[in-house]
Amino acid sequence: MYPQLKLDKQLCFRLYTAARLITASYTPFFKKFGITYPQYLILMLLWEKDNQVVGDITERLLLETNTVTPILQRMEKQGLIIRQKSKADNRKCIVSLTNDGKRMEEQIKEVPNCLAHSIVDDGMEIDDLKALVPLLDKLIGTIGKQTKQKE
Amino acid sequence: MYPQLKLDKQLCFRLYTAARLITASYTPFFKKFGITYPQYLILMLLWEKDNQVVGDITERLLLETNTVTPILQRMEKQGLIIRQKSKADNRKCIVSLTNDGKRMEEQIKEVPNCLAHSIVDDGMEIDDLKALVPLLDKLIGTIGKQTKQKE
DNA sequence: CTTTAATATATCGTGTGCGATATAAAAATA
DNA sequence: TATTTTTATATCGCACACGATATATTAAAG
Repeated sequence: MYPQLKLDKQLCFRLYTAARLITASYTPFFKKFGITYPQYLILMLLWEKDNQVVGDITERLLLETNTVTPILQRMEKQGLIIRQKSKADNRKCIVSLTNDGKRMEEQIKEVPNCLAHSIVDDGMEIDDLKALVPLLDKLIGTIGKQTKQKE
Repeated sequence: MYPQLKLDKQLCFRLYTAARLITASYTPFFKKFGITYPQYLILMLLWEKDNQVVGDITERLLLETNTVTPILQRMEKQGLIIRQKSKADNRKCIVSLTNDGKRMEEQIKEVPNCLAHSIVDDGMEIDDLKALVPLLDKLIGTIGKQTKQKE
């Protein structure tokens, strides 16, 4: 009836599906490390810069503590990170890599390139992948701006 | 260390974030109807064509029954749909809209346009939104192909 | 200095996603 | 027809997302 209610018209459904499928394509690579995609995101942040507080992580990932804290707890239980209260400000919680967490970087570093290649091999053109980046950044920036306005 | 492990380099993180943020921007509109985004997707399919079997829905949404069945059970409990076994093939489960489910179409039809306008108003250009569609379709098609190969 | 407000993180409940497995019915095969 | 295989859906367990709320600590105001 209403064309705007057709699934095939919806940008949102495409984003939802693309995100699910590409995350799923990471999963087999992570399986032998016993980590998940969101855990991988946090590890990447810590490989970039160790000893970050929870707030730094939630800010970069655009997630709330009610999502990140439980993930950090699982990662701590697995021995990938440790969490300790900041002495300067006892409210803050500093997240640090363990040696196990540090070692994983070396083993995982080829995964993103490997996946990109397999997508290109299966027919997606590199230029199209590259074209997505600024468009998604613009979209994320715009919606992020809306979210902040409402606060 | 490894540039491919920087968060800012990753297409996947952008898709993950964009999907989350845009879905979140739908949520306030759905709140007064008591539905969620995935439930909205299923309603759209049924508004397009009523009385579909579970398999039709999983195929269109690229989801498995282990995700869709619980959603359908919740929707049935809320009185939006009913589920009944097919007499022709007793394995199949036919999903049909209730009158409440049908009535919701009229009330929700403006939501997608409304959201698109608000994103454009906040600085995202229509051409950029339109440009995303074929790129995402290509990506989804490519990754979907990979997924099928492994079966 | 005490009270109040703001900040940082954690907890709880609900609804997905998804791997693994189970169940039941229909189709294919022996 | 009896047996095996395939198909369609459901169940179970775990890990997110996220709204709502709680707790503890620091900063600001009176």
